[in-house]
Amino acid sequence: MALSQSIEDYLKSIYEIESKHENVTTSSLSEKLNVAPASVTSMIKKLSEKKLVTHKKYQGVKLTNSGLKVALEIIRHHRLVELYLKEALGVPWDQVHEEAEKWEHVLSEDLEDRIDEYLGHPTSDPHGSPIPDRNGNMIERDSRNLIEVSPGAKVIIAEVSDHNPELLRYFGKMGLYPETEVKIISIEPFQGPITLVVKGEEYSIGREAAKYISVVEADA
Amino acid sequence: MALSQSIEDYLKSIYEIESKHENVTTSSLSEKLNVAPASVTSMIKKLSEKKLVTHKKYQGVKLTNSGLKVALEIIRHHRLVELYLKEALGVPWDQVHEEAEKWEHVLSEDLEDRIDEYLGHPTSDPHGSPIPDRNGNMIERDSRNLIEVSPGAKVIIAEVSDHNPELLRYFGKMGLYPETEVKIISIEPFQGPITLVVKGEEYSIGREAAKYISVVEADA
DNA sequence: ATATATTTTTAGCCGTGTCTAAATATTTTA
DNA sequence: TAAAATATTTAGACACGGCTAAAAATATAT
Ligand SMILES: [Mn+2]
Ligand SMILES: [Mn+2]
Ligand SMILES: [Mn+2]
Ligand SMILES: [Mn+2]
Repeated sequence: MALSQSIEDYLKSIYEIESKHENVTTSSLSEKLNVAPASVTSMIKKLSEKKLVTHKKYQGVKLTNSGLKVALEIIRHHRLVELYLKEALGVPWDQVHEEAEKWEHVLSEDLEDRIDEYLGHPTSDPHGSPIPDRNGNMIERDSRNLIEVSPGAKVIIAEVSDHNPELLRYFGKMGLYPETEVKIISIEPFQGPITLVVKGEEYSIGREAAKYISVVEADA
Repeated sequence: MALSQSIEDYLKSIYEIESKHENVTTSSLSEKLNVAPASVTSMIKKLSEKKLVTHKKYQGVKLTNSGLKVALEIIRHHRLVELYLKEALGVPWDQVHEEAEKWEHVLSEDLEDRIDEYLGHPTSDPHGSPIPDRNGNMIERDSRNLIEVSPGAKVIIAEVSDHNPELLRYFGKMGLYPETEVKIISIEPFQGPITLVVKGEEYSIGREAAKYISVVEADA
């Protein structure tokens, strides 16, 4: 009763949309997965029959417990693989996501355990995303978007979006990695740039880029 | 123009049958791939259209240069991954094949290079099979089957079949690994057992098992 | 050489996951 | 609150890679 790669990808996407506290609509999935809305509808029907999601027509879907379990399993694979590729084989952080997209579906439980062991049971991936443990538990942090921080504050980068390699290389050049402390100097109005200091260097970055960084309070 | 996993598997199987100097028939592929003969015929048609094999009706298939290139590419992936899993993650040699069957299809060229580098450009996998280099070249050894060796001779294990985990564990218990020297004591007639000495220990193994071991001459 | 057995191909079907176009439901706007 | 815009579902098609059953070609045996 193994699930197809397609089903796994849908469940993962549903989880990711849910965790942004957004309603999981046909169109949001259509956009995220790059498939036509009609295709999403037919897949939703299948997921619903398999009791992986609940669905009220025209109302969007929600993961069931069983669907959530699968989603977290795949996300665990994805994030473990990302970190493993970086640590063990030196794959740059802007490339690990693409590799993990493929590997996450073919990782055996045994290999998952070996990788987890090798990495010392890590709790976050190269982009700062939490890695669920085998039971699906992960560390929740109280993070907010970089653009919501008050000028003058010191914060620590919690997580950056892993989907755009070019953006990641841009962040990398400035040292904007998870766990790095940054001081916000100013946030210009009218969608203006954010000026910040990273490791003694000052940078100005646009709102578009900053949106993809989330932060937590700096250690006391 | 990426090829499907199915196509890759067919090409790999065709290569493997060809390299046993056997005609690649519909039924041999059917058996190897565990699909109905009719399915093989329809896939052969597709491979033929894509110029990956040549086919004369009722006569079997042969890889074209382009088909051979793909087959060797996948076999390189498979064998590199097998060795990598053993070396880097300690996966036992009876389990690496199954993992590699899945990973071989999702390995990027970049990762292939990194793994190759990590392993120091290896030339054979954990079962003794040669690993093609990036150009498809590999070291050919003049090996023969263990059951063809004359009693009294010392030989070195070249290669063991990687398809049966149980068999591999059985071999492993006796230390029958590639590059190991064995001395053949006797080969009983009427499909009788082969008695041999491995690292000072004497064992008797059946013909069925011995068939899956190939050997080369011991170093002078 | 002919009958029989085996192998291969053809024909037709099915499940999966996608698509486009059209119908229908919901949401927004006026 | 009715019309317009948008979102979702339905209908019907298609490529892929399987399947079974039947037909045709090849190989084997008498
Ligand atoms: Mn797992
Ligand atoms: Mn990631
Ligand atoms: Mn193998
Ligand atoms: Mn390759």
